Amino acid sequence: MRKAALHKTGVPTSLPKRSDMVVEQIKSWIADEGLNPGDRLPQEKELMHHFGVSKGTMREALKSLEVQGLIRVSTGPKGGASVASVSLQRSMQLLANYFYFQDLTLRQIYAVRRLLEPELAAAAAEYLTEAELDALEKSVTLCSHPPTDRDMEHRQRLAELDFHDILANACRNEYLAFNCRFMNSLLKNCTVIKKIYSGEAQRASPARVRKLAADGLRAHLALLAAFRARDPARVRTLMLEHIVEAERHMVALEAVVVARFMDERPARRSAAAAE
Amino acid sequence: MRKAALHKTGVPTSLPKRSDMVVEQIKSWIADEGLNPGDRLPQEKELMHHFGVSKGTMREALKSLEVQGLIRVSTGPKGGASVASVSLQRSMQLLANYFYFQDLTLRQIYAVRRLLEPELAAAAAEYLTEAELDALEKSVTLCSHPPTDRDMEHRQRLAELDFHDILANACRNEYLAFNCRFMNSLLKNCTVIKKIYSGEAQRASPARVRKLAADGLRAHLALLAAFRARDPARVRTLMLEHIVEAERHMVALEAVVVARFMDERPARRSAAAAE
DNA sequence: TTATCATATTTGTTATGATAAATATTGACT
DNA sequence: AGTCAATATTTATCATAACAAATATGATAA
Repeated sequence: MRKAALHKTGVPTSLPKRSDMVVEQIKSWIADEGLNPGDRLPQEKELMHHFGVSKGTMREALKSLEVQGLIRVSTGPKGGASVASVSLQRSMQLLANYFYFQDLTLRQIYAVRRLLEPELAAAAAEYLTEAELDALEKSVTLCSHPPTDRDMEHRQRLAELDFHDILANACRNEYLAFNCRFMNSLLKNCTVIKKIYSGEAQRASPARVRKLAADGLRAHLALLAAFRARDPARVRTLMLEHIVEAERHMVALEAVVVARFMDERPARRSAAAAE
Repeated sequence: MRKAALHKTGVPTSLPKRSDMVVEQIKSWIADEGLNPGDRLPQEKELMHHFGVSKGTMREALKSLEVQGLIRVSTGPKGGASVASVSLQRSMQLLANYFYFQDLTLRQIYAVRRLLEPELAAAAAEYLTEAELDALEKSVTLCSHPPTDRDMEHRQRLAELDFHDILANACRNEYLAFNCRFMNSLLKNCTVIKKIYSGEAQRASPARVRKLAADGLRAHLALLAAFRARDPARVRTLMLEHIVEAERHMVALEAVVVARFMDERPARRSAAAAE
């Protein structure tokens, strides 16, 4: 049924798979029609008929679109495929796959973080709502008590990163925000943080772990004050110092990072992190 | 066969689909066994048997992994699924899907580009090989002749972005490099560049288009000299000026950007762009 | 030796039909 | 009016069978 490919030439000239062609057609259909999230696509049976493909092929195509986050499919009456806006979680997970084989180091991530996070914070200073300021304060409060066990220690490290996620939520530049959120997510999944959870970090270098926490707390308190004062310049300075300091501690604790695929589900979040 | 979900609660508690569970199992299998790109997975039939799923479900699972870029599947003897390192192109395309619904503006992208690209260039200055310097020069040469038609004009704009891609190739920080490459790719697909191809930009604002090209050429020439001199500080300064200037011209030409999905295949590249 | 062809293997696609699970709707009952 | 249960709809999965297409390998011929 499918047209034969030219072999002989070294270049792989094989036709794309049928399901992939259907995927591309549906994608351009979504783009051309300007469909919005929530808009429904025809149901499976109609799609099969429309593209002249079998059930299996159609299901593969829908699966592809689902993995890409472009559609959701649901069962039941009024069910079927509907356009979805690609979720943040999904995008971050797919992107994390890329870096799985790249052996990123903390230094490399922080080289970018040092550049972006101060700018994000300065931008957020302008737009933070009272609710978000309160959320920041909650994160700080959670970190202000000495941890009673490893699990609490771990939750405090994650809450620290939630602090930064809140800033991203307040930032109006979605592109900048995404980049910062993604780095937070990388750090939440990095080996240093996991070692804190397993207790390995405390055993290896308890003083360093304490200092990481103490310095982080101090920096976040100072930042919170600057946010309340709506002082972008000061925020920028404080954040840069904070990041540089955090990098020093983290690098000291562990140089290699991202040794696992990112979890499908979002990492456990403290109560302070509002979406 | 599948366990019933608790309905009643508002939260969707439905079990993940069978194919998705298989996907997760294979992913952790890859991670746990430390499989490397090229390593082969069992073939379809064995996998079906191993996970106790039907052909359709197994194919959906493999499709998912294929879309994520984690495996390649091939037909024929010795065929089947093998681990793949997620390709740059694939990651960028998946990430671009996320921004499709976000209505990014050139300003937002350039706010990040202004921060990262000078750092990338400074880092590249240290590592650029002779071959890469020559490639940079080729890109500059291509842009140094006045364009004879719209197609050439368009190719020149793309070659300008190839210049930046080459810098990313030379940079040892894969994380920084990816971010810069992705922005280049966003810009290659943005409406301003496409309007140049369609001739719309020239009709609307021919002087601005000419100035964009002339300023870009001048900046790249200066940068090339600084690269040859291995002068990171000067490179950083020049690049910042270049980006700020480019942003001014681009924003003037068009405020809204990224109105289409990114192409499946890499954008047409000039000869100067070596991978 | 090199080029070409035949073959076996494995995925890709089609086809069909049946059962299970999720869910919106409807209607009965309180 | 509101709660609950039956129902209908639609996807999710399973099972099976057959043919098409791609490709590595080995055999054959120039």
